[in-house]
Amino acid sequence: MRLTRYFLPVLKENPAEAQIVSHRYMLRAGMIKQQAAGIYSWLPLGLRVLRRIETIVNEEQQRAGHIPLLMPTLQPADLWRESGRYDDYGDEMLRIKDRGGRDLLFGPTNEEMITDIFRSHVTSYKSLPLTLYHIQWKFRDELRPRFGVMRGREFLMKDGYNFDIDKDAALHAYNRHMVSYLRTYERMGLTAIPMRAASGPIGGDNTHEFLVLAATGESEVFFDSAVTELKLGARAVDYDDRAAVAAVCQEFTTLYARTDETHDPALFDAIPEARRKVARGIEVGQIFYFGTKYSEAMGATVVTAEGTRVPVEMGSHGIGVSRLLGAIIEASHDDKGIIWPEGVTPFPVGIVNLKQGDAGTDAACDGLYKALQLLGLEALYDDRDERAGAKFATMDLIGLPWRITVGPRGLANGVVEVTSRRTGVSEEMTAEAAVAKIAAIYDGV
RNA sequence: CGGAGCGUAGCGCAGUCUGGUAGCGCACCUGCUUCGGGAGCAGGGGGUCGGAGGUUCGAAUCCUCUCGCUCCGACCA
Repeated sequence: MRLTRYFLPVLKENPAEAQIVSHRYMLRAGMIKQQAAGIYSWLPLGLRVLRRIETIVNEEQQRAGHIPLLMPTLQPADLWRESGRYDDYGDEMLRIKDRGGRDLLFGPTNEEMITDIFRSHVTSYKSLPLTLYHIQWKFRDELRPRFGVMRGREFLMKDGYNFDIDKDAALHAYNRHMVSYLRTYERMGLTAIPMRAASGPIGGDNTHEFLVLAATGESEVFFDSAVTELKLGARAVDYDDRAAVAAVCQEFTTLYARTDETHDPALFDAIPEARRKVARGIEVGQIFYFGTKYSEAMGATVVTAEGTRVPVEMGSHGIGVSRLLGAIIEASHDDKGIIWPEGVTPFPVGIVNLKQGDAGTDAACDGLYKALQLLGLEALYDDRDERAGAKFATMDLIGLPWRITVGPRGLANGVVEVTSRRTGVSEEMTAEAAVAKIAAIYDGV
């Protein structure tokens, strides 16, 4: 993408309403525009990152055997009356009437609707296990939206629901989600720690939240610092192997890690003092096992091998997709701007032409751009007639992890410069070598 | 929902106390010079001050109502 043909409304100054760094940088980098309290338009750069995150979530869910579908944003109230939550949910639920006076609501979550789909079509244990998910906009009419996309009223969430024949199978689904989530967050360059949590209005006993450590996090967290060293890495986990999946969960949940909701000072004090950490965290996901709460209320049953009819065992699992943008920025930035991890960056690399209009640099930039494009890497080429400083400042702000700088001085020696946004380290090399280096970095990302 | 604050040009702000018909920086447009870390000079365009009502000869400024936004708290992916 050539910057002169793109839509990237960057701001030089900090918008007054933005209090935390991710909100400030998302506004300044032209990623979002607020339309109302807690409601945002996603501008082209923000949308690219959002789609990258969605892609990773989709890939990891499908790798775990979970099946995508798409449910509507508007739901009939009657489904929620069946579960009893129409009255329980309170003012956070946005309620709407259609022209016929029928009660609708903008879905804050989808347990009722997915259960309705399930009971309409599944009647036998032979159809199980089944896990369905979607990535869809939710609306929760928060008392106090804040921090940009971190606590919006409208937000994009991946929510998944497992249906299993018995509790053991449902707990395997729970564990499978935990492992898939660990992999998902790692691909985004995040360390998200599963922590024992309280269940809230969804209900159920087994639940973990995934927390990204950040000073601006909304939750106070208590943990053994050794948990931050745990990495799933590239290891292969067979999602159908209950023992193998459970072993990974065991590894990641044995060390003490809890939010303030479930914090136990006695257990905490048993950790060696040097490893005892109190910090703040951003919740980027949560998994629940809740058994037959919804299936019983809504008559979602299956016939077993023995011919009896039993309510199906369920759980639900969520990832805050739009919130992740904020969480990633909180975890990865400096005083110049965002530093995107390669996994979610809106463009893999930026090209800065230091002397726009110079035949040599223009040709070299065009060549780099096309060579990268042939390898499936779409660079953001800053072809504006701006001075070097302005171009560097823009690139630093929007946070592309790699930058290729092309100037007459380097070209005279046959080289361009490749710079890491994270480390600031620059290396000079030929244009061909620069393309090869970028391609190697993104191989497999 | 309790407490606090703010709405003046695309963005950041001054002007409001002490009414006299709107200003600065950035951005934008034109020209010249500049050109490896947000350039300089000159010229130019853009707002009737969130909205409604009131007081007054006169309201961004005073009064009333209203809408919106932000922050702290309680609640939350």
